[in-house]
Amino acid sequence: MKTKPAIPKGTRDFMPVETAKRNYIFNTINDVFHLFGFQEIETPAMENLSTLMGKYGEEGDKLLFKILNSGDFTSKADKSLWESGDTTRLAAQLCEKGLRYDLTVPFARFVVMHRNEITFPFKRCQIQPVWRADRPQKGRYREFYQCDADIIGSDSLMNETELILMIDEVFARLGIRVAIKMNNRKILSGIAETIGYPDKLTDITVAIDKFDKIGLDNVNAELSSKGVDDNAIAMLRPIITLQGDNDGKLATLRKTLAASETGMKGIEELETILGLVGKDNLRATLDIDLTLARGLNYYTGAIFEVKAADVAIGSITGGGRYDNLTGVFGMDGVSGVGISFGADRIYDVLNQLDLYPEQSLRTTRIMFVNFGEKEMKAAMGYAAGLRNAGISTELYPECAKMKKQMGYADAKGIPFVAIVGENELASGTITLKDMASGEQKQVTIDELTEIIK
RNA sequence: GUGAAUGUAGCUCAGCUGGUUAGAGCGUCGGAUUGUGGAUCCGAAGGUCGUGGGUUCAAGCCCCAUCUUUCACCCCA
Repeated sequence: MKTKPAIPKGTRDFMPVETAKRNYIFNTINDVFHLFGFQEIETPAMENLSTLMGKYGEEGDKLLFKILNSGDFTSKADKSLWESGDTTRLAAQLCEKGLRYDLTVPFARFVVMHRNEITFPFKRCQIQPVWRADRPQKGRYREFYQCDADIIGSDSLMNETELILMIDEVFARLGIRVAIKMNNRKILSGIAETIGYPDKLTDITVAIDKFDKIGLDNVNAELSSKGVDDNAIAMLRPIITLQGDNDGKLATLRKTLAASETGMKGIEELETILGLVGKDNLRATLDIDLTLARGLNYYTGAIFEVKAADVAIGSITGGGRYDNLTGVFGMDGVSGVGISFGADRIYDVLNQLDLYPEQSLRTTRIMFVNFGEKEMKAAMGYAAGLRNAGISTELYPECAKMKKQMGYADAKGIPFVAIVGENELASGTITLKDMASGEQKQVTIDELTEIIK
């Protein structure tokens, strides 16, 4: 039976050119990670559901891909659950594994499991795919890559600072103009405290996070529907609409949140980080944005988000400090801070701006035309030498018409073609054709190597 | 998860109020006196009109279901 070829919703194939472009992004990010002293690790695509569940909030649990147990999985399940339609509990009995939703939670699990083999502070980076059962949209896929860097086991705000410098370096190398936004969960807590709703922190942050998108009136409406009274909403207003430079914002906040110890701590942290980063050390802009909340509820301190200045596509990088993520795995008192580059969105941005350097897309440098067995032998000898010199070389595998062989080189974007036929064999030379200009000349193998390398 | 739009050759799309063998451009493959690509000309292949039902003498076009993609919400990279 023939099946129509298809891939699951929200997943993609990548052609050679696309893969080359993506690798350019991964390599750039990875290079910068290493430059700042991060070491790469890998973790499995699947984790135990017990590791994943409950770490991303209720929404997150729904978006987890679950893996059906193998073997006779029905015998262990409680049949009455089928009838009751309690899918959550039924799923728990049918599945014990799930695909990872991000790289941070598996990393926390990794740290706890390997705590005796790790020297702290531990700086790790990780570039791997993650999966979310979200409904796909533009810039939103069910399988996508995250490029994470985290520092765990250090409270120092130097770490936040280094991450900001690293974000700046990555986007400078990629040539993308970005705006880095920073906030602090402690400030958000302080705000909730100050207006008298410390228990409604999540509702408040979710609402003010939308300020950019839906405007003040709608934010207020949402707050109101969540049970926040008008007086509190009025108090919130000057905070979320706060304008001006970072110093000004901090000064205002200091006055507003004076009564909240947590809030003051958050302000202090932001101030320290800004001071360490310095005024003119970034190519990106770095602004305090009090409406930045970020959904992931494990963040406890500084939070960051990066937006491209020239393309509208949601955030392309995000991160923050999480004080006790390893606590749920039985290891308390370890603080971490990390960022995650969204490679797939960066890819979309780079495509729109067409910012790939020519050499990142380079493939085969030179191709030898095939004229038959005798000529190929000679070409193989030349090719071996070129490859030794690190030049990517290929031989056309069949003695096809020259037109076809040239067409192949052209389609593949190979810049040089070497012709070794009867005449060249006799004289011990090679005819080298520059595909861009169309010029060709007789050269020796040494001259050829010199020209194309 | 909620609401909406979309689906015709590999790609981008035509296809009138339902009416004979469903078209174009690009791409692919082959050719234009056998050692030369990207231009031009000639020719060919390629579609169970997303899938499954239904209405009709007749369906690419109408109805229902389902899947895909896209958009908004939710949430997020």
